Formats: sequence, C-alpha cells, structure tokens
Amino acid sequence: MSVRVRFAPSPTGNVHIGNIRAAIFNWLFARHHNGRFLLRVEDTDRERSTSEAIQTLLDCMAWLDLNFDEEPVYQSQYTARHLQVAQQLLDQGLAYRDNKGGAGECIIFKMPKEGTLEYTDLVKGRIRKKAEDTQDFVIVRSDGAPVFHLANVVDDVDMKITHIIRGDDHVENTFKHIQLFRALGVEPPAYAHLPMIVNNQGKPYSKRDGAAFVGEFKEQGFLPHTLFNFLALLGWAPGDDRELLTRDEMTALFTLDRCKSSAARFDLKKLAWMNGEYIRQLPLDTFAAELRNRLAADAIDISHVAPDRFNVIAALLQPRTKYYAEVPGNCRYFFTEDYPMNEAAVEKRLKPEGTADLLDAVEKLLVAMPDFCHETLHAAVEQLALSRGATLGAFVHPIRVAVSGITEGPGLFELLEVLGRDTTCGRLKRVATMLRAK
RNA sequence: GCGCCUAUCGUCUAUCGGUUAGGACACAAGGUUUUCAUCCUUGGAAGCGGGGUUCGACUCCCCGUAGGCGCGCCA
Repeated sequence: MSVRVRFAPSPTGNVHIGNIRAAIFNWLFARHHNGRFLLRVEDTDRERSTSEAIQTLLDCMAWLDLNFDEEPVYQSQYTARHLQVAQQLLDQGLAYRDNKGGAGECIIFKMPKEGTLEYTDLVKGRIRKKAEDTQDFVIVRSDGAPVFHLANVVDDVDMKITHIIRGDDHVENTFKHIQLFRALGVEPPAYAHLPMIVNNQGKPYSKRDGAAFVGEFKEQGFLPHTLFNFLALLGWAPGDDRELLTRDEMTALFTLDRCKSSAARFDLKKLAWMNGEYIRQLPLDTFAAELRNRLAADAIDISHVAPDRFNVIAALLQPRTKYYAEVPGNCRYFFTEDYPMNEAAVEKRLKPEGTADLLDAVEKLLVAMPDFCHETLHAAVEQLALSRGATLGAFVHPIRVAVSGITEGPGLFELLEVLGRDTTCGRLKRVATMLRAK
C-alpha cells in the first residue's frame, strides 16, 4: 500500500511555524516513501476562512516549495457527506441524539464504556487510556454543523490517508478518531504525533515570543530553505552530525523513528546562523536581486548606481549578511549622503584630538592619487600612516567612520574604491570640518 | 481535580546496557585580518531526585518532582 499523508490546516490568515513544521514532516515522509502529500483546507469556520486567508496558506506552501500531489480538498464542500455519515452512525446505533445542555438537539458519538483503548504512535510509542476516562462526544452540533472530529475522520477516510502526522496536542483526540474509523468500518491509519515548539518558558511558542508565522520569517529575510532545514531539525535528527542538509538529503534520511517526542525550543540565533550559511552559498545575482528589493522597500534610491557597481557592493555585503532585513541599515552610505554621519555620530565615534588633521591629510593624499583601486589606496594610506609613526589601524577606523558613519563593514579600501574619489574626499572634508567646529 | 505525555551542556541534538557522554548554535579566550563577518585553535558547559533490575545503567522498571497537552455543540 502506498503512503498517502495530508497537511490539514484551518486557514486563519497566518501560518504558524509549528503548523508548517507538521507540513514539512508530512512532506518529508511522503517523499521518503515515494508516497503522496496532500493538502486539505479545513475551512469550516467561515468567519476566518476568507479567500485571503486561504491564499496566505497557499503562498506559504509555495514559498517553502511544499508541493502537493493532488488538488487541495476544501472541507467545507463535504458537509453533506459528513452529515450523511452521522446519519449512518445514528442508524447503526453507534451515535444518538441528545439535547445536551439544553442548546437543542445534537448528535453524539458513543465511546466504549469499558476496557482499555490503545494505539501505537510512530513517534511516542504505545499510548493507552482506560475507556472510563473517555467520554461520548458531539459530532454534529445542534445547528446542524459537523464537528471537527467527524469531518476530519470522514475526510481522512475518503482521501485514503495512511499516516497521520500532526501536532502533539492531538494525542488525546486520537482515541476518539480511532473509534470513529472503526465505526465506519475502516482500519485506522497509523499515527505519529510531533512535539510542540515552545518558548523559553516551555509554553507553546506564540506570536508574543517573536516571529511565529511563516510570513514574518519571509519578511525578515530568511530563505525558505533555511526555515525548512531548521524546522526539520526541531524534533528530528539525521543520526549523524550533519545539520546543513539539502532537501534530497533530508528526504533520504527522514524516518519517524528518528523523531523526538519531547518539546523543542525555538532558537532564533541558530536560525540566523544557518541563514548566514545559506546566504553565503547564494549566487551573487540572486543576492543582488533581493538586495535591490530590500533597498527599494526602504526607499533607498539606487537608480543612479550602475549594475556592475551594484554587484560589487552586493559582493561586499553578501558574506556578512545573516538575514536581509538587517542589510539596508548597514549599507546606506553606498547610495546616499543621508547616512548616519551627523554631529552626534561624530562625537560618539571619533576622538576629537588629531582626527581632523588626520582626515585632512588622508583627503589630500587621495585627491592626488593616480588611480583609485583598493590595492593602491591600501599601500598609500599605509605609507602615510608609517611616515607619521602610526599604524594602519589607527588610520582605518577614523576613515571608515567618516565615510560610512558606522564601525563595521567591508574592507575599508574596497569600500573606498566603490565609493569613488569624489564621494570619499567630500565626506572626509565634511567630517574634518565638523570636528573643527567643535 | 482527573487523564495522557515528556525529562542529556544555556539552546537544538547524538547515544538505542559497557563512550574520556559526541556534534552544532550561543558564550569565553587566542590566532589571521584595516573594522565587522568569515576562517583556524582552545576552553567552560549536561544525563531532574530517589529506589530498583543488572557484572554494568543516560539508556530498562517503579515512585517522586517539574513541565507540556487534553478534559468545548473550537479546530
């Protein structure tokens, strides 16, 4: 029998990382077994399941390349079928009508009253519960709407799902679901429950703990493969020491018995590290294209920058980028005079004594340079420093701050070369003047 | 309250009865470098507690403890 799994989210407008991780595990499992990965949209809550919410879900799936193998199933279209099954259960005496709580008549499914219920979870192992600790439960509300448990199980039957891989929070529901499968005369699928993703306090990771939705990570500039790889490693390990894995590697290595059953904390620092690793592997063009988008979004005009020059800048930035959102703030000085080189910055980052003279000397040197390439600049400034009995380092810092406003970034001379003579000298003069005015 | 589940460095994890308990992130120190990042070297850092079982337990069992989940006419 070939594997058929499904990801069955209810569209709420946001896709939580815990949720998408379940999708990733399902996808990995399906691909590993050459099975089918299906999407079922549980859109029975008409209030929240707007077309925008559904589109957001689809976009997230596409962004992470969680490609599914059949047309998505929309649960709301099968209400009649769910109700028909409820009637069938009623006819068989496996369910009954009741006016529970006086809210009107609903349909309730009978759970066993004695014995022990148990199943083997592919992640958690054997799980058992006494029948007396379970209760009958509503499958059709008094307003006629099928309840989650019914719809979920009936759809899984109809979609011929073989393995249900979902969040830990469904462990208890599984007893209900298995009984429902049996009542329908269908052998229950295999179950695997994934541990939750939690915050520093051990509580379920939520919006309040930081970025919690796929869209937010995309926004911040994490690559889809980073999120995929990182989430796959939360609760699963390949068994060797590898952590940076391709999809094919993960697919080949993925098995449910290598999944952990305890909750995992979300570590943003490690995610950032991983993203840096993957950003460095990107072709320059890809990085440059995304950089353009980010700068545009930040209203930094780059229309005056020639493509070749832009690529040089991108090449300087790429090796030191962890995620895209941090980039615009780190490279303004390449594109505009509106970078943080004001009185406050000067005061904070430059020593008043001697710096103005130093910058003047450098400026005078650079104006007269025969060419403006970084090797030549390096040699010339170094010589100037030595001739004054100083180290190159003593010159580099003030120059860097004067032309960029910040204390970190690409190699200084590569930076000056890209900036060009006019801009460099103009900025040196300007800052020297500011220092003297104090 | 009742039920179910879980428990290895700060974090993610390896270990499936015998290891100096390994790796990664983070952190610290050093090296390379003009800063940052990268890179290299080094370091600190873990089996929740108590009982068993066993020649031998992180590993198996029990009891605690702590945490999570569930106990809706939500999904």
